[in-house]
Amino acid sequence: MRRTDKKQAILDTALALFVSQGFYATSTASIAKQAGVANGTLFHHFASKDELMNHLYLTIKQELANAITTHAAPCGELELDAKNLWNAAISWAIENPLKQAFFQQYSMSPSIAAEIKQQAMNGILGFMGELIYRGQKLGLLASYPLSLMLEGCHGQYLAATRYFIDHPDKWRDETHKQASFSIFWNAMKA
Amino acid sequence: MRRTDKKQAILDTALALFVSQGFYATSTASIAKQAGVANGTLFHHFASKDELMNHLYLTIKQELANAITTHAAPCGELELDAKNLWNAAISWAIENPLKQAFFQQYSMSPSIAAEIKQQAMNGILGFMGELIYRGQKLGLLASYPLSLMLEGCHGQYLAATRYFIDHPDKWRDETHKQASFSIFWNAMKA
Amino acid sequence: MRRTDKKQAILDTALALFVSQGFYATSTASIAKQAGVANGTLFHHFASKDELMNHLYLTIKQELANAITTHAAPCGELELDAKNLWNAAISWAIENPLKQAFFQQYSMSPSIAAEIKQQAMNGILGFMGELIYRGQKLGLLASYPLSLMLEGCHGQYLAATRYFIDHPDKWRDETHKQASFSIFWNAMKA
Amino acid sequence: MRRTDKKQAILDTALALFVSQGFYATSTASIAKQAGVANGTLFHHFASKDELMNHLYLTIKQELANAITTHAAPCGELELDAKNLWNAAISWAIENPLKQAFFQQYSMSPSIAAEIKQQAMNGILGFMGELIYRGQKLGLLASYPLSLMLEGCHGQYLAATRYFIDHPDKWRDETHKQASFSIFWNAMKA
DNA sequence: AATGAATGAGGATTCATTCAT
DNA sequence: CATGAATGAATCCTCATTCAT
Repeated sequence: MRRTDKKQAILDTALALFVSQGFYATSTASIAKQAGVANGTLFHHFASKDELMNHLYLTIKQELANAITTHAAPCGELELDAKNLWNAAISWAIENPLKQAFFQQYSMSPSIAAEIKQQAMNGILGFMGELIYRGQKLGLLASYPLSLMLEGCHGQYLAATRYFIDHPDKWRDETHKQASFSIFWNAMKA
Repeated sequence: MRRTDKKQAILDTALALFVSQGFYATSTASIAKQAGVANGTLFHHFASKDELMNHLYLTIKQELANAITTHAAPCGELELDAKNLWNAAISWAIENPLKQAFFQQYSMSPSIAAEIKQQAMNGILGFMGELIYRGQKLGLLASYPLSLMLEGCHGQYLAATRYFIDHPDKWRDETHKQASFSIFWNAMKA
Repeated sequence: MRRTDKKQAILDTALALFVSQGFYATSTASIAKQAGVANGTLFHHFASKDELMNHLYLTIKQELANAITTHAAPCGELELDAKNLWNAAISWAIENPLKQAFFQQYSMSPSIAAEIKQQAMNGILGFMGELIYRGQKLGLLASYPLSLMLEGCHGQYLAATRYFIDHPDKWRDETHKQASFSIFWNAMKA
Repeated sequence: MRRTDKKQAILDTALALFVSQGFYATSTASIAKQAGVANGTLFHHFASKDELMNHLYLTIKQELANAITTHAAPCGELELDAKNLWNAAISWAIENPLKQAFFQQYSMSPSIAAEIKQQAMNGILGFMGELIYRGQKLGLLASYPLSLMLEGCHGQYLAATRYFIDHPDKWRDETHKQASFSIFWNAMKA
């Protein structure tokens, strides 16, 4: 087993257990045991259980950001850009149900410090803010306060993924796919 | 101090602490202490910490439901009904920021058993489900799957209250008030 | 077993174990076990291992102070007062070898916070300082700085008790008793 | 960096940390880190944390012995010999406050095995024992038991250095210097 | 109903030490 | 010589819950 493998094993196991049992119901000992490493090894790589959680959160948010920027290169046409972005984000969630469930549970939970969430928000949803700003400049999107709209987007995203995770087959149905985007888009349209 | 006063003190304190520190970070001992009662008294009124939490959750959800039915009697005109419902719900949230924050945190958290959440959900979203169903029948609302739309509504509601709690003065501004409803309504419009 | 008995059992056991094994080598679990109480009971009475230690230190220092003030009422004649004080202090140490050993080990150790030591020093050795001050005023004691002389007294006391604990029979021998006082007194004499 | 440099860095750092934080509160990891060496390097040079401590103790005691024999060659006149010895010992302590503090803390502590302390004690107090023996033979010193007097000397030494470390300027003041010796000497005088 | 001392299982974290590189 | 990842036993402390008063 290579060295980075142990760290990764800890992260993978922690993700699975945090999602299935919750942060507080998951002991660091159980993570270590299921990851096949010694108890102390977890603390060799992460200073505390909280730091492990934060690392997980930031890493996964970054993964989502990468998935989006990779699969949804902006073409300039606003609504198309938004749709590609939306589809990429939801696709990622469906392909990574564990990570999606992780966000679902911890996006609003106090298990992750507010500053960590803020940090992720700014870094990741940066392009979303930009897209909205552009849309408002062009008069295509409603001129509501930016942070209200961002909160709305985030909420819509969580709601939509919750739905599609519960009904995975619907995502392959073009009608439903389109429906979810329409709800998202109409909410913001001018 | 009347006998129900102690029970109420426990509930009030628990609400405040659960919101500010989280469920797991709040010990029953700290609730008792801050409520000014003995350690064991808490367990006279509630069989367990979980039961206290559930009681809190159901009680508060009921309060919200009451606030809505009181202030938003349906008149038949769909959009007006929806707007009244929306305003009543958000007003309640702003007048009860602690309880609103409580929902924000615990609506998706594993600290409350799924069945309890389901139970509460049905009571509140009953209104909404009915309204959507009616709107679809009339061709005023988009014919997306009901549960997708309900998820969307819930997400919008949480997002909007999050925003107005952070910017309480905006709720007194008719423009922003209208904006939040438009986002909500346009998302569903046919 | 009465309630205060458990707290006392913990204190007694802690004293014995701290002396025989040292502070760090003594686990809170072993104290609880040997005291016949549950693990958590220790922390019900003392917030932490450190607080237990401090409580022990201050309590015992107070006991010594009580023993001295009880058995050595000042008569006004300086050297006689000093001798009575010295004898009372050493007698106490010999009658309480465990507590004496405790001071021997922890008077200079970092296991007890400096402020706690200071607090004890001021409260307990107060009358010693007064006696020295009086002696200097009368021209009977050397006019060295007070804190130098107090340090000296403390050192002499620890040294003498160390000797008499190792040779308990010598304390009953009037010659040695007198000798120890002479060393102590001559050191300070004008 | 020469090879002995790392060993020395470890010793220097250990001394500083043991004094400022205590033996048990200082982890081997923190020593290594602050010394700028790897975790395992410490254990290349010292088989265990205890061995490192013993090494430190014996080395420093030897240094003190060397300082005394170098600066205080006996001339035959008893009081002068004693004064030279006293001055040399205190001077060394003042010039090496860290090492002095180290003795202060660990001379009585269980962190160092009794046999190690005994071993060191003999080396240093050998001078003193001889001097006292000689003084008693000549009738210049009181005929108290030797070990009582040695304990007294040790106590005086620790007390005096404690004082002068806290008030370093006083050591340059001839009056105080003389005072400290007088306390020491009068205690033993016939 | 109210109390608060007592419980003991459980959990996060530390740390001296080892060993393969 | 030097490294630093890995270990796992040991430890302090927390906390929901019970029960005699």
